[in-house]
Amino acid sequence: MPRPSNTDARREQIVLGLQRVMAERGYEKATVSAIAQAAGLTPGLVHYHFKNKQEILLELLARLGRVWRARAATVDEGAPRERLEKLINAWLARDRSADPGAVACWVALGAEALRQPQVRAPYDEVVREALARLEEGVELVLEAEARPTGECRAIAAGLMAAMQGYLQLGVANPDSIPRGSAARTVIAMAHGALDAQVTQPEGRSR
Amino acid sequence: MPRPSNTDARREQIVLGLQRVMAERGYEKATVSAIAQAAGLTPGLVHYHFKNKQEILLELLARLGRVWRARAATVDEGAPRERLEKLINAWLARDRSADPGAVACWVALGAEALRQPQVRAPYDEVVREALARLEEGVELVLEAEARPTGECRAIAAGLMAAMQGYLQLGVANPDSIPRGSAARTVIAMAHGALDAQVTQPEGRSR
Amino acid sequence: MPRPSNTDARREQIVLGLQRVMAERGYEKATVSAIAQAAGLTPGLVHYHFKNKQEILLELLARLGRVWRARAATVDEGAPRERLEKLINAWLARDRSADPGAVACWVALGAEALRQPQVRAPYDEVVREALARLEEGVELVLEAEARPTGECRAIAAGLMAAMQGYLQLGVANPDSIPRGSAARTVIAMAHGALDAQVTQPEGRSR
Amino acid sequence: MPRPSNTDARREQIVLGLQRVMAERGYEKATVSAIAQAAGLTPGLVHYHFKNKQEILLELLARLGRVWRARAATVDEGAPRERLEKLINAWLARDRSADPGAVACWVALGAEALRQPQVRAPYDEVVREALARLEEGVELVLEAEARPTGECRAIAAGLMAAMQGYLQLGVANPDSIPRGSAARTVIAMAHGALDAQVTQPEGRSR
DNA sequence: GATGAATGAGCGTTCATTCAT
DNA sequence: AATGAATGAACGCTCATTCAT
Repeated sequence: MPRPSNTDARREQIVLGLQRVMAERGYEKATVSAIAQAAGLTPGLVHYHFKNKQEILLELLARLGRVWRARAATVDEGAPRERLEKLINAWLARDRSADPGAVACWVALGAEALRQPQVRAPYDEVVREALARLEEGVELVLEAEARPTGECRAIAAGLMAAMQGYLQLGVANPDSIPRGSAARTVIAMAHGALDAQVTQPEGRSR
Repeated sequence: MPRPSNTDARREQIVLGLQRVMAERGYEKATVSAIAQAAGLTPGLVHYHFKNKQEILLELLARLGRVWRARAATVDEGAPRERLEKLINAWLARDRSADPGAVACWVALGAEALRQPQVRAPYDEVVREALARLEEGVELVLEAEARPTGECRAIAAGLMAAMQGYLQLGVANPDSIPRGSAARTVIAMAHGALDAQVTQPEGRSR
Repeated sequence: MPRPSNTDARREQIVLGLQRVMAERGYEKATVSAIAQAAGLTPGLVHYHFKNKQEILLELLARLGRVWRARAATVDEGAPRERLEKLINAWLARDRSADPGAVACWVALGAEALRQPQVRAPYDEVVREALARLEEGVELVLEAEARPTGECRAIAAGLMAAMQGYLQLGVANPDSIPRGSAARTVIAMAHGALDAQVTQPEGRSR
Repeated sequence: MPRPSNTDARREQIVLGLQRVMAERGYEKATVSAIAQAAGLTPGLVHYHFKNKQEILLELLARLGRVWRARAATVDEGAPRERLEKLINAWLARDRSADPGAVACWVALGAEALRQPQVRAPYDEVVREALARLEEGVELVLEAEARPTGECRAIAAGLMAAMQGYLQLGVANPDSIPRGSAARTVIAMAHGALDAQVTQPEGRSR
């Protein structure tokens, strides 16, 4: 007559505990005790449900990946430029489900991915996937408008960089961003970069 | 006949030690021992020259700030759009003096600034200064071309975000950025955002 | 089915460990390692049960305070002079429960109280309480014998000083005190000081 | 052509530096740096003039011993009871040469003597000498008054204890001592204890 | 499943002491 | 005589992890 397993619920609790603590202290200072406390549990129990601290981080990363993916999945119709705009909005919209903590966490995760190879791999995976969707969106526009597509990877990377940069800037220096301008500005920059793709004999494509 | 002071040289050594270690392990894992070892010194000596670990970080931050500032200071002539391009190049050029480590460090510092108020203040100062120069550059262009300047802060923030994002992306996922495309793409996005500033009765200024 | 808590017992163990070590080395040299070893525990565990080293000291101080208080509480009957004698005996009797270590510790605590405000407060509290009881005892005698009570605070302070001094002398130079003479001598001095309180026109009350 | 030696002056400076620092921090926290700073010197120089930290302490102790001895030496005339009073005054007078720091230092030294055998020996020596003079003074009184001298060692110890206790109480709880009452009260207690020495068949000598 | 006591490695920091100059 | 850089051994403390209950 074993107790009914509640592992899934507990793991969820713990992951959210890490998210909360990590958002305000970073990963290194998110002690197992603090995570447990934020989750309303005890430290020992954390290690009953997770092999170690890193595993919690990996699950949090997977979770955030799923969130971004779900958002991006809603973007699948409309005119090419419109779709690209929606994709950008999906990353930068501060209005929706996004805990404020989730964004801070994502930024912190970026820093952590630099150091821990095991974190880096899945983090890269999310970034790569986002990049791929952006590139696809960019390519679609360029093809639809009969423009050269040679820069489409570079443009996608530029948009990704701008979005990641906005997330970080928003966490670190929120005052520096005029309210509500983030998505709008990235979209403006996107259009500008797309419009610059014209077939030129002398071939200068900025 | 005292031994001649070598404090300045030692402090420099130690700061560079932190830069090296921090670039590959992050601040938390850059133990004083590791810093000392990287500098070819003993841990005790590190604390002889610095009050504590954070003070080394602050000196490193000040150092990086000086580097960016020096680069930006070289940009002071040319046509408005050209000056803005140079400003962007000053942040993103990977070719010059920039240790590879310095960029990784700057990214890690951004994460650290989120947690330590004493780091945040000078970090913000550098970012604010860069933003101010960008805004000034953007405004100059818009005025020279008789365009509305209402979005110039938003555009500056967008460029800053893109540049910071490129630094991070470059450290974390270098393969995702087509070689040499970073500055070029930000410049393209900048021109696009600038060109979008037109006086329109129906007023859509992206 | 958690493991039953043994915190109280462990804290007791640790406090006694400090008492033992401190009695022979003083507080500064009572390292957490040494305390743990004296208690048969590991250093980590000490910090599991106490926030820091000072907290152990405070608990030890509270403990000693309780001991003195309990001793003094037994003195509550008899003729006034007799009660005062008993009070003195309560401080100076070496025969009873007093670990030899407890006295040495009390002396060391006196030195520590001078430097650490957080120790000073509760230490002073114990001293003040003892002084109050002495003063009360002295006043009772003087009133019962229709003597002037103006000097009763001074006499109480003198007795307190003598008792504290005996404790210290006993720890530092035990040979200088004829065996068993401490309480007896303080009592003799008390009687002398009390007898000196007489109403005199020319009013010199030594 | 060596530099003229200034060792004696320097040692004096350093010892006084220790006295100042020790009075307010205790011996353990009187770092060599702090001592040097208080003396207006550098840490290295301290070790040039003293083999180690303990040696400074020993010299300070010797110094204080000389001060007490000098004071006691002035007491050499008058009636027996008067001489005893003067002896007590020599220890407790707060008015004269006594730095406030010297008393605090003496108290701290008492604590240190408990732990360091090398300090204990000379400390004991001072205490023993003071005791001897007190005993001599007490004996003189008792003999002059044809009282039994059996208790003279105990009385001397009692006076010593009271005086030491007053010093400590004065440093730790100055408010508990009515202003100016210390010497007066010890003198009263002394007279009381002396008066109690009477030849009694039933032999109760308190 | 759950608790919290227990461990041990490692951290930042302090400091008496030494030594080249 | 004097300086202050340099060392190395400790110290108090933190924390991920283990484990008996």
